[in-house]
Formats: sequence, C-alpha cells, structure tokens
Amino acid sequence: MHDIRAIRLDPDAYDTGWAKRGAAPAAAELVALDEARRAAQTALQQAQSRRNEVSALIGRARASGNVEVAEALMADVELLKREIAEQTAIEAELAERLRDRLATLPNLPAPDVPPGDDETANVEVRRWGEPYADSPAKDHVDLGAALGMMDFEAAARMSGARFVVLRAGLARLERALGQFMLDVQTQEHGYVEVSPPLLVRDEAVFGTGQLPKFAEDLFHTTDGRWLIPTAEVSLTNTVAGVITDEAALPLRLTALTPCFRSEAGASGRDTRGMIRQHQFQKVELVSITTPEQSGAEHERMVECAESILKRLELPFRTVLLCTGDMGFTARKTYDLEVWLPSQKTYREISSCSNCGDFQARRMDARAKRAGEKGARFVHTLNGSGLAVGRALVAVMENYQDEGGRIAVPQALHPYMRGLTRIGAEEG
RNA sequence: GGAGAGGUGGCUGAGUGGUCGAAAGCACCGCACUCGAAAUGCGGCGUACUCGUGAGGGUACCGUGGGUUCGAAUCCCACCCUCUCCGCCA
Repeated sequence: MHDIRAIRLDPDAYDTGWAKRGAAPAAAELVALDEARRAAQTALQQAQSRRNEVSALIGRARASGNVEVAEALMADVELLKREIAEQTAIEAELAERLRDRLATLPNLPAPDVPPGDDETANVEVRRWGEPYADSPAKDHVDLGAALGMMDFEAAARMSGARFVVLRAGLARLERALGQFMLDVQTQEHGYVEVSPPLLVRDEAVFGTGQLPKFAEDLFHTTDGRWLIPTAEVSLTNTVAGVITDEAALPLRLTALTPCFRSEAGASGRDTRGMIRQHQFQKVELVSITTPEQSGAEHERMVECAESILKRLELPFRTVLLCTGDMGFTARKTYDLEVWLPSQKTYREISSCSNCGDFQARRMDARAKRAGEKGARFVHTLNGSGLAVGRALVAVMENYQDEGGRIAVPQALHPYMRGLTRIGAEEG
C-alpha cells in the first residue's frame, strides 16, 4: 500500500516505478480521487462543525428553560443533518474507491533492481558449488518410487493431485531437513522460533498483500479464514497494529510450518513430482527493521538462507530479480536457485524480499524510539530459509548413487538417528 | 456449545444523553525551590485526517461496524476480543 500523500507530492516517480514492473500509470487518477475525497471531507467537517455549534446552543437554551429557542434551533439543524448525511456518503464512497485502488497497486522497485520484463532479465550475483557433470541423474519421482517411500497415487486417492505421501527414510529426511534449518536459523543466526497460527483472518492476508488481488491462490475455510500460503503471513502479522520500540529492532522471527497454495494459475506447470504442491513445509525468515536497517538486513537474510545450502553442500546460485519478475509486495528480491541434476538447471528454493514499508502500511505496523514522538512505519522482510519440500528434492537428486540410494548429507546426520544412506537396509 | 461479566488515553481507573478528548492517580517533559538531588509547587503531556504561508482553526476517534437523537464514551443492534462458570475435547 502506498502513501497517497507521497504520490500527490511526486506522481511521476510512482508512474515510472509502476511502468518498470509493467503496470499502467495510475498516479493522475489517484490524485484526482484524493482531491475529490479531501474536498468532500472538508465540506463534511464544516457542516459537522456548524451542527456541533447549534447543538451546544440547544443544550444551553434547554438548560435555561428557553424551550422556544431550543425548538427553533432544532429546526435549523434539520437542514444540516441532510447535508451531513449526503457528504458522509460521498466521502465514504470516495475514500473506499481510493483505498481499493491503492490496495491493488504493486510496490515500487528499489533503484538498484535491474530493469526487465521477465526472468530472462534476472541477474546472477553469485554461484556456489559445482554440479557433478557425470553423476547419475534420475529425478526424485523415480528415485522415490523405486525406494517405495514416495507415493503420489496414495495421496491422489485421498487428496487429489499435487499432494504426496512420504514414508520411512524420506519422511524422516523431510523432518530432519526442517529441524536442521530451524536449528541453524535460531541457534546461529539469531532468529526467534515462533509457532504461529496456520489459519488467519482476512486482515492478516490483506496485510501481507495476498488479498485482495490474489485470493484465488489461497485456500479459504468454511468459517471464513484462510490457510496461510507461507508463514510470512503469520510472522509478519505479529507486529500488525503495534507500535514497537525501535530499540528492539531488528526483530528476527522464524517458523517451520506447512504452507498451503491452491496453485490456481499453475495448471500444467511442474505437474510431476514435489516441486509444486498444494501443501509443503517451509522454514520462513521474517525481519522487522527500521527504514535505515532494511537494506543491510536484506543482504544478511540472503546469507542466512544461503548458509543452509552450503551446509547441505548443494550447488546453487543467487539471482537478483528484475523489475518485471518480482512479487507484488517486494521492492527488491533475491532468489536462491538449487541445482537439480535431472533437469540440468537451477530451480528456485528460496526467495528473499525487502518489502520496505509496503506491508507495514497495510497492517499499520510502526516503531518509535522510547520517549520520542512520532512513530514510523517499519520495514518488513521475508525469505525462505528454506523450502523443505524442494530441499528434499534437491538432496535426493544430488545425493543419489547408481543404485538409486540417497546418501544423507553430513549436516543432517545428527537428525537421522544413525541412518546415513536411504534405501540401504533400513526400514 | 450454554450462562454470565467486561473492553475508556503509556498504565491504573472515574464517567450512564449536552460545556467530555474525557476526572483522578501513576509515568513522562518543562519551570520554580535547591549547591545538586529527593520531596513539594506550578504548567504541560493522545492519535489520525483536514483547512491555513503562518499563528492557529476544524473534524473524527472511549474494542469494531451500524442505528436512535438537535446532540452519544453514555441508549439500541451486530460483530470481534478478554475473563469466570458449566459442557465437550487432543
């Protein structure tokens, strides 16, 4: 959500920013709406002011027993009442239109985001690890089926497409990955572990920007709540409506949760395997910072995510998304892409975004220095640290041997109760 | 799920139709007293929007949204949340 006063001050900057993301100019329309709204508000307030004056007079006339004067004044107010009703309606209508319009406009890209229309214009900023050129490259679906531990058919029977049943070693490996990631982020990177709600209200999902535009990507419950598509929603909303003490910032929060996505727009894409599921586990990282801190925090967050891939010894590259490839709420985004031997390509496994004050404005999350006046909107950042489902795919494919068994990465050994190779002789 | 109580400023807490943006206390800031501090005294001290070059003015906000009324923190309705008791339950 953007500040209408900032748009009023420099409409061109906003139109230029939106253009970079392929969005149509909107500033002129917004400014006109706002002008009309303010005019209506002023008219309304003047009418209210007059009504308040007359009402006070009525009170005084009554008190002094002057009934006739009071009656006459009450008649006068009738006209004002009508005017107030009219102006209230006009003002409310304009305010709602302005709000609705503002709510659907994407964040502006940061100045250092490369221009471009789609992922082909993204910029690789670094690469880590070397893909083995001649290693076996069965994909995780074949590997999992051969192991008897990954069952898409059973999942389809009970839940439909885009679900999976994991068993035995793979189920344990998934759990190990989640625990490992959470431990690293909490014990080494200072994130506070959070166990948040998975079902949230409209306002929460509006706050992080999935509503109103992307409702069809979410699951909606019969009692009107939403299943979180990412713990970003729950974690970021912990500061919704709150004024935090600036001294407490940055706030670093993490959670391992299931995520639920309807994948409405993705029919036909990644239909095979675990890459794109309706339900998956993810360790999410969220930082709440001052405006001054967010840039450095963003870089730090990317490194926190990268460290997981390094510890798992999975080859990856870090990509700076171009203006056209960023999500709705982001002003700058890095993606981490992990090497998948079966596809001979890098696939997204983490996305780290600095949202500036875009989400904070939507959810009214502010901070101020103790004892000082004036609260400012905080900056919010979120990133995957990492997507567990995709990490499982990456481990399986990168750690497979000719026999279709999966070596357990060294970093996960403490979490596997002695199991170092999946598909050997364990059960 | 049933029954009841309640949601007021940073906190505690008064206020049941008019001059209440809201008493009082605490906290905080300034001034006075003091060598300094404490105590004491005096004054100040919410947020948002809006009008105005400015000084300053106006409007709204007492959980949220509606309604009644010339006028609502106060009356009515719905919803949200908290607490207590009962029931159910991992």
